[in-house]
Amino acid sequence: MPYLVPDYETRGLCDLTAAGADAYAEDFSTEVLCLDLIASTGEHVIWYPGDPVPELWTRALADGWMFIAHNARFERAITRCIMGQYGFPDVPVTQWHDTMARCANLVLPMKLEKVAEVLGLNQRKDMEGSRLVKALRTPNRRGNLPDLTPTILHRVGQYCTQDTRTQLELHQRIGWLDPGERKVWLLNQKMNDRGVKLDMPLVRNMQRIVDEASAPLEDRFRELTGFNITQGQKVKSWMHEQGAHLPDLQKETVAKWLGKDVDGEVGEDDLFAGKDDAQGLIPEVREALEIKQLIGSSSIKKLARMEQCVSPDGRAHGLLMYHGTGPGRQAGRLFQPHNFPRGTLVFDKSIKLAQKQSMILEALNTGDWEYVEAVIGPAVETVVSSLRYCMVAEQGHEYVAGDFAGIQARVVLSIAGEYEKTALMAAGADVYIDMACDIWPELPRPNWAAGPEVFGPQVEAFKKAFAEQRGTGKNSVLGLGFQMGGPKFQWKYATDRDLEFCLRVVNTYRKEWAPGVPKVWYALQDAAVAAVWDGGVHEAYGIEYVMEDRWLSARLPSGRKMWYFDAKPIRKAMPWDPDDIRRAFQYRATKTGQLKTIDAFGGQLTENYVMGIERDLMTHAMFRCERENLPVILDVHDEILIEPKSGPDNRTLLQQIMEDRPRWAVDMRIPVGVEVWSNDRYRK
DNA sequence: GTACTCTGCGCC
DNA sequence: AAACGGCGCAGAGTAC
Repeated sequence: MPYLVPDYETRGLCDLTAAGADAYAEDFSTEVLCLDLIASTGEHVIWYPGDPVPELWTRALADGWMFIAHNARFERAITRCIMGQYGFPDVPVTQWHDTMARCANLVLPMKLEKVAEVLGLNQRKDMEGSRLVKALRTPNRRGNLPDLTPTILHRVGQYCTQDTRTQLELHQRIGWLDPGERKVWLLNQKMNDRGVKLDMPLVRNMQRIVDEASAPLEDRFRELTGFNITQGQKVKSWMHEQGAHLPDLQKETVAKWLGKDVDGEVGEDDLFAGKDDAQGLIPEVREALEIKQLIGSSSIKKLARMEQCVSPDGRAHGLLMYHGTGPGRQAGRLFQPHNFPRGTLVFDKSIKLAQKQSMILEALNTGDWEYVEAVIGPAVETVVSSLRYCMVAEQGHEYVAGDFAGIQARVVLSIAGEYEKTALMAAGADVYIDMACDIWPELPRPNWAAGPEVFGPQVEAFKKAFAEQRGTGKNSVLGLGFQMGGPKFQWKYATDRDLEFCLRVVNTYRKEWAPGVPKVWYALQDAAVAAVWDGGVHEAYGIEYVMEDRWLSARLPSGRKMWYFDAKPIRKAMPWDPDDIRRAFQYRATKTGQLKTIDAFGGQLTENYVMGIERDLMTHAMFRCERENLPVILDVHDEILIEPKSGPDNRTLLQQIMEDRPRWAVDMRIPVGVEVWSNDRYRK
């Protein structure tokens, strides 16, 4: 079957990157400059506004050709919102294919010019034309866009044609998504099409509260330090001059120097090493730090972003990127629904969750920051803690969410065959306490074998008496599964402990608590290195590595593949002995927009494997939700959010769906536990 | 101005 | 015997 590559050039007053393709295409000012069509048959048409609908478009549509674009969401949005007025029939999502999605799937750079360069394509993006189109989008001093003369339009058309040629060659080089991944991409499009309803009056009231409450504090901060609160480096230097030698201005550091813990509670004893430092703070530094703590959160920027990207239908679309990470998780875009702060507001325990929510919302909806401070708490903190409430279910619908409890630890332990530990987790035992008891044998280990009636109270007592030790156990279980060593553990979780202690914790995890896990690291590393070196198929612990073209592929138990681009054999000295040279491999992946060479190692391969499995469990459950008529609108790595019609059975149904494992997960003996809640708004 | 890098922040 | 988790966005700083 032939296919068609369409590409639009457009311009408008709306900021495309800020608003996203959907809101941009819906904006009144957005106009199409031209449309270039290249077909796999060799046919080529360039269309300008006013021309009749090209016969190629209608024929391709009618004959069921695929429409292929790089970031098809943009072409889909423009076609739907603007081209109708020129008589173009819309193209159903099932007839679109996205080369950018295939790039994401293969972990290639996603910018067209980058990927063309990396793959050594003959066709390249026309960078001069790109700059011209950018200039055409920039208003002059009077706020008008440049005139479109026939000469300029012709040049735009040339640029556009070069883009379609490049996209065509790119597609010919990288091919289609596998059928399974195509289904995932279609689900991604469906979720982005649905979008998320935003409570815009609330967003605006929150914005007003933030603006009015922060302005005096920002002024005061400038008065104290001479700098804006956002000028981290300069503020840090100023503090050093004042004798306060903070290593950085991170939230936790600031809290420690103020002698408080991160939740704002004053520390009771010497748990916090920074407490002594706090004694020496001069009042100006102390006040500046307190202001930083009050209004330093950047999450409130989500409010402005919501305002920019909300569509006329009251919903934000295009929040999720298909396969945004190596192992295939979706990535959050625009206002980033994946990192909403969890609330920090502490209420009296007698106040129920729903009551707390309505009290907060009522206060925020006054838009009056002083009122919020009078009845709830610090205004900006209240807003930050309530950002999730901006996402709200449609009238007559509700939000139901389910998350896989402790899934990462369960998966890594299942892979390693540590079934005693997974059985503990499945039985509801607190494995963080279990780990703590391995680190400190003198602690009272709850009697797991005796059942929840017995160990339940023991767990509660333990949490009260040994909260810090349980915290260390938790960090160990969650952090040490992927080869983190003593120094890193100390730096990340235990700066107030000595290295010897941290090495002991690491050793306890590797030798006593989960001795099967290190074996997985070494086996995966050996298998992957062998695959890169000899080109054969090498399997370990249910994952199968083999070179395909320039990629090392890793076949997961679900049958899906993860890809490592440009995998190359290298020889490497071991960190403990420069003379011990061994076979290893490296690959390339994009980090913050740059292609970086990465040395593979067992812990990381294991982590990728675990995340890959989690992702497959998630998509399995999301497909089931769709089949059961539970519309999925968001997923956050181990959490699924649906927006069904309100009803008494939604929670049970979602829980059943998520707990119903695919065959391969049953075979791997991965225990799955799901916690669900429902509410009219998003929350944690 | 524009592109890029770095740090910080928040989540999983 | 054995190390580096992932992501996007905002803002500042730097180089051109």
